[in-house]
Amino acid sequence: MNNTTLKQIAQTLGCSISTVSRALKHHPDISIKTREKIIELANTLDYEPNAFAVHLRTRNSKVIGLMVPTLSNYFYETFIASVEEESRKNGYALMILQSANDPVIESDNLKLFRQNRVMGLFACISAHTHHLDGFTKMIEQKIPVIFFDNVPNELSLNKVCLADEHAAELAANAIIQSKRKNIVALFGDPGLSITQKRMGKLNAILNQNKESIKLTIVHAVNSAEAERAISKNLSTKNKADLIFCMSDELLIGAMKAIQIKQFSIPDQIAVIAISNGFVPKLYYPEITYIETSGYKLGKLAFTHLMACLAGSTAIQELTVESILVKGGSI
Amino acid sequence: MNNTTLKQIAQTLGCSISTVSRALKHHPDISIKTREKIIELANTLDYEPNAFAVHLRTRNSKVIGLMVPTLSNYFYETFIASVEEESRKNGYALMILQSANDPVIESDNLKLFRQNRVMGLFACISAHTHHLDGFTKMIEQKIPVIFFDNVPNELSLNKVCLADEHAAELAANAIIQSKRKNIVALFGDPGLSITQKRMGKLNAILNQNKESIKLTIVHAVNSAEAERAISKNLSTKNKADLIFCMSDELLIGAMKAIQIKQFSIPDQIAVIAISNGFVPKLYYPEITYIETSGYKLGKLAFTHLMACLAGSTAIQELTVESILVKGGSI
DNA sequence: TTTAATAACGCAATCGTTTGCGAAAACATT
DNA sequence: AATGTTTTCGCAAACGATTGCGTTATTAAA
Repeated sequence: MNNTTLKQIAQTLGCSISTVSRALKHHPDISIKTREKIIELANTLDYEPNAFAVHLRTRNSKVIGLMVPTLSNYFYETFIASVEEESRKNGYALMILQSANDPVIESDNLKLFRQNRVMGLFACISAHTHHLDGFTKMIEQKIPVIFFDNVPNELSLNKVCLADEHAAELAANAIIQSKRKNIVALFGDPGLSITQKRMGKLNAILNQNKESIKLTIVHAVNSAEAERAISKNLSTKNKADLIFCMSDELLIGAMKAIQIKQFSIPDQIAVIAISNGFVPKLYYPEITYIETSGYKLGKLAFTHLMACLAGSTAIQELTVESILVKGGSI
Repeated sequence: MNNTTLKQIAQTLGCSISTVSRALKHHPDISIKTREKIIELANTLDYEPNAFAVHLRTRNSKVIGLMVPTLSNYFYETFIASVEEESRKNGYALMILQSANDPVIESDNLKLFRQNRVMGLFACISAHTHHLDGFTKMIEQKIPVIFFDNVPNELSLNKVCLADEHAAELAANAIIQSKRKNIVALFGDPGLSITQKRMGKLNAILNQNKESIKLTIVHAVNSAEAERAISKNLSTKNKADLIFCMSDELLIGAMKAIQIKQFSIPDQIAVIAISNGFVPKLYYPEITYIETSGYKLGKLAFTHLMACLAGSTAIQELTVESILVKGGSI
């Protein structure tokens, strides 16, 4: 690798390492003359500080960890893209690991994060994570952990979430406005916090509605299951006239079933989803959806982490508001 | 942070740091008795080696860099997911940066990679990268760079690519078999190596075809442009009867136009694309596509990098084969 | 009993920086 | 001229691990 070091610069210039170090960061103790000499040589030699040495000495790794169940997911990608952008701007490096929804891999990953002395961590826990030992251990070691999207139920943790209840509320209102009465609502894994929150709110609002709405709740953990469920429903005589999907993945499955049955949207069946915005725009008419921006969530999460690193100890649960994006599907 | 160190273990046990260090890695010089004592204490103290200290001393960072134009892209996602998987299995950490297709950010990123002493780099260059100085500097410093997907034209670089020509050939053959005669082919930025390769081959095969195929080539750099182009074409009286898209992004635009015009697939118009496989399966009928697996490409790239790190100096340009995945769109 | 061999461990240098503190040199003040 | 200030720099100790080599015990061989 043959990287130039402070020592080399010092030797060729006949001064001390500390002088070189200080000169390169414009320390007032160093005279302008020597400073310029040093900087010039450093430039021609392509000097790059060895991050490991710096971090070892300063105990400031400038590395942030990020863990998601999987990287192949449009929502996480936008979240990560957003966080990466901010990290780079602020001089942090991102270390990204995926848990594959496996608690074992998850805790292995936490060990890797600790070994690499990350200064903070963004974590979206897997659907099957029940004990948070690894996470709490980090928090005890003063490494702030910002949970995002699917977060633990435990109190007194830093969380940034989509405004799940609010999103469900927007969806519910749109459903009520549509006057449709036979609703099928697709939800994901019942163990997920986002499932619980979204389902609870939607259920509450639609059930308290004076007019008689028939709400059927179906759980599906992937597109295929969603497709099967909707396909089955659409074959019955008492079929739904509106389908709600709590996520893009379920929307994909539902749309597949609808397309195969050749039902026209929104005449024969209306569709509304909670989504990141990519999938709904693929169809025509575009699907009406409640936007849940991974991008905004990423910005929020980063700001929150920076605050923690700056010393803020207030535990907070923050949310980004949702908005209704009208398509033509309802 | 309060992390336990070798020194702390050594002091509480009354032995030397080197003994602790050796015991923890089962060095034969250390007796079994002391070794076990040390390992036990290390476990109860949650000892984790400080990666920075280790890397500084061993000059082996165990960090791999990865740069893509953007993270919000299904193809890159699968590539990254694949590389991350292998990295983790092999004890490497991944440092991921996006260039936003901006050569300036690109070279800033390279500096970050150098500062963090990455041992190797996966890079998909931006569409506007013309001088490779930063990259060649790394290569000179014995840091292997594996270019992937959109790669420089320069020879003697390590590259892993989709079998672009082969993919185009498969598409061309499928087009010929379809008997359609009025083809519109959508291609991306003419500056991209993948555009050139795919276009060249498709053009060559279709033009040498004895039967008279009318091939219209259109460049579009995003979905919106693709939609506009196809929409315009479908409004003419001499409209296309088959549309080829070289990427998912263009496919999305084309499909939007087709859906809006309410043309039925494949009766009124056939569609075929080169794709990673996610988007084509959203529609019904599913779009026939030539699969370009980011996942496989990632595996190949990783293997290639490992070979380079192991000392292989052979410059290679590797490709992953494509396959035709039949949908109902042609 | 002496010598040689081996097992088990510690010393100390090293990786490349950062930084508190002291020292010499230059300058300013009486 | 003597003293006090500043400016400008170097020394040396960290940060936490690795490792060649030397040093003791311990055991085996002669």
